[in-house]
This record gives sequence, C-alpha cells and structure tokens, in this order.
Amino acid sequence: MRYSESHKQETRNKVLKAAAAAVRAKGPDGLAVADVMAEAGLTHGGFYAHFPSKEALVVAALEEAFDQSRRRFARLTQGMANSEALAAFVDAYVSMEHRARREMGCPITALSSDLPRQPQAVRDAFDTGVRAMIGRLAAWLADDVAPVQREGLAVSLLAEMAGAVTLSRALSDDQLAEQLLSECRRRIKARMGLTEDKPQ
Amino acid sequence: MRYSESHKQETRNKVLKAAAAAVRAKGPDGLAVADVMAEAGLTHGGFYAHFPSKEALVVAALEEAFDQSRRRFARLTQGMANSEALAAFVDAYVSMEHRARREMGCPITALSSDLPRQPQAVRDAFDTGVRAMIGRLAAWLADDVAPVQREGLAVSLLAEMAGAVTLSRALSDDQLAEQLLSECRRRIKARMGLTEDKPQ
DNA sequence: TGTACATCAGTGAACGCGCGTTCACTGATGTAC
DNA sequence: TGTACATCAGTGAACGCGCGTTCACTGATGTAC
Repeated sequence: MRYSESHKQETRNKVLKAAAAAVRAKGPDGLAVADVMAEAGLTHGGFYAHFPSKEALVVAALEEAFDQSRRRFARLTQGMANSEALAAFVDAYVSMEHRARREMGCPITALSSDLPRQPQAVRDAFDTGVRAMIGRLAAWLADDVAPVQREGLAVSLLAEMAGAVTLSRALSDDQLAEQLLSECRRRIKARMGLTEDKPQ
Repeated sequence: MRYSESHKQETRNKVLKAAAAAVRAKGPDGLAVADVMAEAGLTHGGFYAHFPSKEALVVAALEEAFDQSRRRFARLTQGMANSEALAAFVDAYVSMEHRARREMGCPITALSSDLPRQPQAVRDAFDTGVRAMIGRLAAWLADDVAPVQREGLAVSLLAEMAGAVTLSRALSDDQLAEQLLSECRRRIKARMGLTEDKPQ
C-alpha cells in the first residue's frame, strides 16, 4: 500500500459527507456525482475508485444522513429524562431552524416523497432508518405509555412531526410555515402529555 | 379558425390530464415532456403549441391535480354533515388505497419533499392548493371547534394526515405502512372527536 | 542516505443517453368562390 | 355542388446541455537496495 492506510478512507469519507448533504438538499435524483466530488475537493473521474455507482453513493449517503441526524439529536437530549428528552426533541425537530437546514436535518422529512420513485436498495436504507427512529421515539414514551400502545403512538408522532416539517418546507410562505410549525409543536406536546394543555 | 373551436382545447386538456398524473407519479423533475405527449397520443414536437415551457406545464398540472383531488373528495363527502364528512375524509385520505394511487391522489402528499427544490411559480401553485385544503378542513371543524382554534387544528390535522400517507409511501414494507396508516387514522379521528376513543 | 522503481489515488477528456427546446414541413380541415 | 386555397395543429429530425460512466494517463507517495 503506497498511500497511508487511512488516506483513501478519509477521501471516501469526505465524498460521503458531501453526498449526505447533497442528497438532502437536492434529492436523490438531483444529486450530481461531479458536484459531490467537487464539493469534496476532487474531480469526478476518481469517483469510481470509491463507489461502484451513483446508486451505491445514494444508499451510503442516506445511511450517513440518518446517522448524522441521530447523533445530532442524541447530543441534544443527552442526559435528559425520557419525557424531558422527548419534549426537547419535538421542539428541535418541529422548528424553523430544522425547516431552514434541509442539508443537515432528518432525511425522513427531506426525502419522503422522493422515496417511492427510488430503486429498492435506496428504499431499504430508508426503511431501516425509519424503523430506528420509531424505536427511539417509542423508548422515550416508555415511562408514560403502556407497552402495547408505545409503537403505535410513536408512529403517529413521527407522522405528524415529519409531516409538519415537510409541509412547512413545501410552503414558500414563511409566515404560514411558522404558524404551522408552532401549532403542530404545541399540539404534539399536548398530545404526548408534555405540557399542561389538554390534548387535541 | 380551421379546426373546430374546441379541438385545440380538447388536446390541451388531454395533455394536462396526462401531466397531472405524471407529476404525481414521477415528480416535477421526473416528468418528461415527450412521455406526457405520448400518453396524450401525440408526438413531443407539438407540445409548445399548448404550453410555453415544461415549467408552465408543471404549474398547470399541479393546479389540475389539486382540483382533481378536491373534486374527488368532494364527491366522497357530498351531502354529509360536517363531522361525518370529516370522518369519511380522514378514512379515505389515510388509507392504503390512497397510498397505492399516487397518480390520482392528493398532490400535497405526492410532492411535498420535492417542492423546496422547485421554481417559485410551482411553489406558488402549491401554496394556493394547501391554503384551500386548510380552509376546507377548517370548515368541517366549524361545528365543534371554536373559531380561533379552527385553522390551527386544521393545519395540525393536515400535517398528520399528509405526513402519514407520505411516510407510508416512502416505506417499501407494506405491512409497516399499513400499521402506520391504521394507527394514524385511529388517533386522528380520536383527536378530532370523531370516535369514542379518548384522544392521544 | 540517496536513487530507481512500483503502486494507485486522482485527473480530465471522451462517450452515450435522456431530455427540453426549436424548426421546417405535412396534411387534415374549413372557407371562398 | 365542386374545386382551389389558406390555416395551423401536429410531426419528426435536429441541437445543445447535463450527467453517469469509462479509460488512458499522471504524479505523489512509499519501498527496495
């Protein structure tokens, strides 16, 4: 091995990071191999030394995006009790900040309506990420919700959170988007018993 | 005028119908002018006699899709009292049938994550469609919800409904998708006071 | 230590394909007389 | 009524561009001696 052991890994990682941002910002089809390579400081020809195809890059980028998003929110809720963590998570997720930063946010909300048009390998990676997310939400509900209800409530919670953020991004009217996010945030927390408000 | 007055209009309408289906099935970027024309029984060269650009077609197709979806659900709830209509709407919207038929369903759920990447004209058409939908939902809530709460609740309802269907489509696992839809459907109706269940 | 050499990550030109758009042409239709 | 003509919706070839992929080459790096 002529180059240092880690050199190629580091390059691959730079490409992957760039792709994880690009796939969320531009979608799986809008992502261009040459752009991603340029973002990583390389020319496009070298791409195939790291990934066998664009599709493989998208799969890896999606996995990386799920992982980044998981770590990001884990950092945020570190050391908190379950219900406190859940409240903090809802506040951070259903927010104008999350709306504004597609390229570093949750891939579920960035890509949901693209997924049905993607090849199976991409869809499989997405399924895995969604299941993990549902599992984490369900764990946060453990203190207050009967085991048999947990996953159902987690799934419904994810649908409204992701729906709210996706819809807020789809709307180009910032004011309507902000109103939507604040209504959803308040009602979700009430529904989950995280505030004094009665649920609806 | 050499051809009958309505002839060109009819052709334009065939193209528009094909585009309204294609934009939901393939997304605004996946839609191909030549395919849409072929679907309408024409060759691609004639396209520019009807629309000035692909972008203009997408805008018109989106408007048509919103209108189709509105008519479809209006037919479904015709003659029903408000709360009955809302329950029927939720059942039809948050369903495996709606999940299966992207090309004839609600454009909000078919296209939400594509919208942030679209040109302003497309986004404006989307904003208009979403506002109309919120208005219709709010009207159905009129009997049971205080005026000041109506729009907020309608917005939150739309977020969960659209989020549930979009997420169910993004998941390639039919069983998980079905579970998600049924959980969301049940909880949404409970939340809106449309069933005996207590809300959560 | 210094020099020749081997490796291989990365370069950049090229290819093929799909797609939006243009344009010269066709031929079906309705009108003029 | 029949014939010549004008119109214009629709045809299909062509163009340019972006993009995924390939490939011959380069040159920086580490190794052998």
